[in-house]
Order: sequence, then C-alpha cells, then structure tokens
Amino acid sequence: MVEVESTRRRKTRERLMDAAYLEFSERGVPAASVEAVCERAGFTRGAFYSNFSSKEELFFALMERENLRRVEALGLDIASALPNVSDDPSVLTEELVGEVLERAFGGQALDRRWCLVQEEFALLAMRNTEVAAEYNAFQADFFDRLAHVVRTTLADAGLALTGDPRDVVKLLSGVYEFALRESLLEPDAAASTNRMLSLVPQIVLALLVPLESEASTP
Amino acid sequence: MVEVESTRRRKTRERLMDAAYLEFSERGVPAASVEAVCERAGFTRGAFYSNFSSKEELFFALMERENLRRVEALGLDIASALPNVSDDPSVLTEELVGEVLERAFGGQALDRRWCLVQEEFALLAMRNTEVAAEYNAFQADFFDRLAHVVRTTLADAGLALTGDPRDVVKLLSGVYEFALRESLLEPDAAASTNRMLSLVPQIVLALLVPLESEASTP
DNA sequence: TGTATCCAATACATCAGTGTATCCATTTGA
DNA sequence: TCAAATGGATACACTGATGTATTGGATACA
Repeated sequence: MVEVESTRRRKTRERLMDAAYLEFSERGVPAASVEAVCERAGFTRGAFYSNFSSKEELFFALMERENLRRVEALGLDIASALPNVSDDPSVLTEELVGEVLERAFGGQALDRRWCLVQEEFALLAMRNTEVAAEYNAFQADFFDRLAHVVRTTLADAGLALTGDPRDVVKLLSGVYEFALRESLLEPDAAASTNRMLSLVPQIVLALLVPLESEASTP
Repeated sequence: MVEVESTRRRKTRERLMDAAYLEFSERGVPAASVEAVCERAGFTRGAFYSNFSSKEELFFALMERENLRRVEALGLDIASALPNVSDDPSVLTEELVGEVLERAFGGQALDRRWCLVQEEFALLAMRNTEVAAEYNAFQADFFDRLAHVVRTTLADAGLALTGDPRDVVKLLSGVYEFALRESLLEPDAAASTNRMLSLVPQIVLALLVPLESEASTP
C-alpha cells in the first residue's frame, strides 16, 4: 500500500481545482455546479466524486492551495521592493511606501478572479464559524508575515510605527481591499481610486515615529 | 383602472421583502430558494410570482428599500452627533471624530444581517455591470451626503481636509467596512478591531488643515 | 345583496443538479 | 506478460426548485 497519491490522481485534482477557480470566480461558489466544474476540466462527475466528496471540499482545497501560493509569494515580492532602505534612510518617502504597499497588496490582490473568490470565502466564513476559523488562520498568517517585514524594515531605517504593526497592516489592507473592490465595481473610476490610495502613504508616514531603542514592542 | 396598488398587495410585497431579508442574510441570495422566502413570509409561491417576476427582482426591490431607509437615516444620525462644534471648535477632539464616525458607519453598518446582504449585493455587482451601476449609484449618493456633512461641519470649525472630502470619506468607509467584517469573522477579537479603529481618529486629524477662505473646493 | 375584480393558493409539468452503483480502461508491479 | 488495483466514465434513481395555468375565496363597489 503506497501512501503517496499517484501523479495521475494529483493531476486530476489540480485540473479540477483549476477549473473550479474559473467557475467559482465567474459564477460564485453557490451557483457553480459540480457538473460545470467537471466539464470545464474535461472530466465527468465520476472523476470528481472519486477525488472530492463535495463541492465544499473542493472549494476548501482550492483556497488552501491558492492561499499557500500567495503567502509564499509575499516574502519575495516585498523583499524585492526594499533593497536599500538601510543604506540610505532618506529614501523612505511617500513614493517608496506606496511602492511597498503596491507590492504587498496590489500585485496579488489585483487579480480580478482572486478577489472574487476571496469574497466568496469571506462571505462563507461570515456565516459559518468553522469556515471562519480557517479563513482567520490564513489572514493572521498573512498579516503576521507582512507586519514582520514592515517592522524590521522600518527598524533598519531607525523608525517604528506608533501602534502595533499588525494593526497598521490590517488597517492598510482594509483600505486596499476597499480600493480593489471599487476598481472592480467601476473600472472607469480608476482616477478616484488612485486619488484615494494616494492618501495612504501620507497616512503611513503620519504613523511613523523615531525608533526608541528601549522595548518598543514586547 | 386604478394606478396605485392596493394596500393588501403592498403589504404582501413588504412581508415578502422582510422574509427575503432574513433568508438572504442567513443563506445568501444564490442559496436562498423562492420557496423558503415564501414559507417564511407565510405565503406560497403563487403569491410570490404574482408580485415579483424572479428572485433577482425581489432582491433588487429589497436593496432599494433598505438603501433608501439607510440613506434617509444618515442625515439625522450624524446631525444628532454634532450639535456644538461651531460653538466651540476646541471640542473637535479624537473622541468626537470617533463618535461621528461611529454614527456614520457604526450604527447602521454594524447590523450583521445588513452587512451580509450588502456583501451579496457587492459581489453580484462585481460580476455584473448593470448591477454595478445600481450599486454604485447608491454608494455615490451615500458618500456624497456623508462628505457634505463632514465638509460643512469642519468648515464651521474653521478646518478643511487636505484631500477631497469624498475621497477621505470613502477611505474611512473602507476601513470601517473592513473592521466590521473582521468583527463578523472573529467576534472574540473585538479588542484587536477596536485597536485598529482607534487609529482612525488620529488619521483623520492628520488630514486636517486650517481652512483657507480662498476657493477651497471649487 | 349581488357581482366583478383582484389576489393568493393549488396543482402540475419540467428541469437541473446530485450522488451512487456499476462498468470499462489503463496503469502498476510481480 | 498477466493479474490486481486504480481511476474515471456511464447510467440511473432521486431530490428540490422553478414557473405557469387554473381555481377559489375575499374584497370593493353598485
């Protein structure tokens, strides 16, 4: 008895998840039928029920896969935007802050499909405690990583945030999410969205204080 | 031939919308069946199709009703929180800002059901251009009213915002929406949510500048 | 009181989706 | 190369929801 699942099986699951991603983002999870997902993946329902026990299980498997992908991409993304703050703290301008935020939230989140699927996930979580637990775990992980990057980077520049970096990061994430939704809702109003987002670096700088070397965050 | 619909008919529609509000918020629009809505309202589907042509039409009628209610409540709500700024500008503290924001966003938005139904509306809008138009109209109306109240109130106190009040208001709305979602997702973490929200008044004050009497907003 | 109108209930036809039991093909490994 | 096991297709039975056509009862009005 072999513990690892065969590559064939794994590929089938991947293809089903790929199709589900499209289907869920286009129609929404409740409206998407197992049938449609299978058809899109080039399988029949037989294959599906051989791999997943229900649409919900597929959805959770999908979210886990996608969330992992994005959390992993996060570190690299941000790091690549922050090469030189410690060399020269004066580069910590509104522009740089904007760029970092763009990396953190913009890059991955601006994917239309991903945004839609995540909304579905959130909505499900808001109605179901167990789903919420899973959702929160991902969110917490994501924010922790982001906050850590922010804090250490600022520390390099001799700066700190007035509040807990995680709270700040969460707040900014809220703003970006809102902006993203707006851009999906009225793509024409990109100007307005950008104006709103342009306020953010200003805000971030307002929340900065010189780093006191005594215990800043226990 | 009488143009006005009978009161009986109107009451039926109201009851169906009331039931739909509950059903949609609990199960979500796509998952809620016409049957369930009718049963909850104490009718059969016959009554439903005599009044609405589809579940979607019911949903839009419901959203129109609820949106109207809330936009109307907005003016009163905020006005009641701002009796005395012009008398004594020094009361414009972080506390007051917090209270105003609470009135504007907290009061109505913190209704769990309303939040869920609005998420559904937004999601629908993100997938459908026509729905988006309706959604945006409401949002714009809401923000315009809110921004107007904010601007005039600040002007009374001899202050203005650095950016367009509507952008600021939108930004804040994003933060509050995010906070609300968080509170729905992990009700235990109210502390964290409150900490995040407590940053907001600070931010608002950072965006304030003394009012220059020359054309501030054309 | 009678009757015309309106509105919701009932009954029916239909359909889309689900999940399972069975069958066939392909891969695996001895 | 041949059996055993695996994975996916097919067929079927079933459920739940939809929308409509018709009916019956209440209400308004004369």
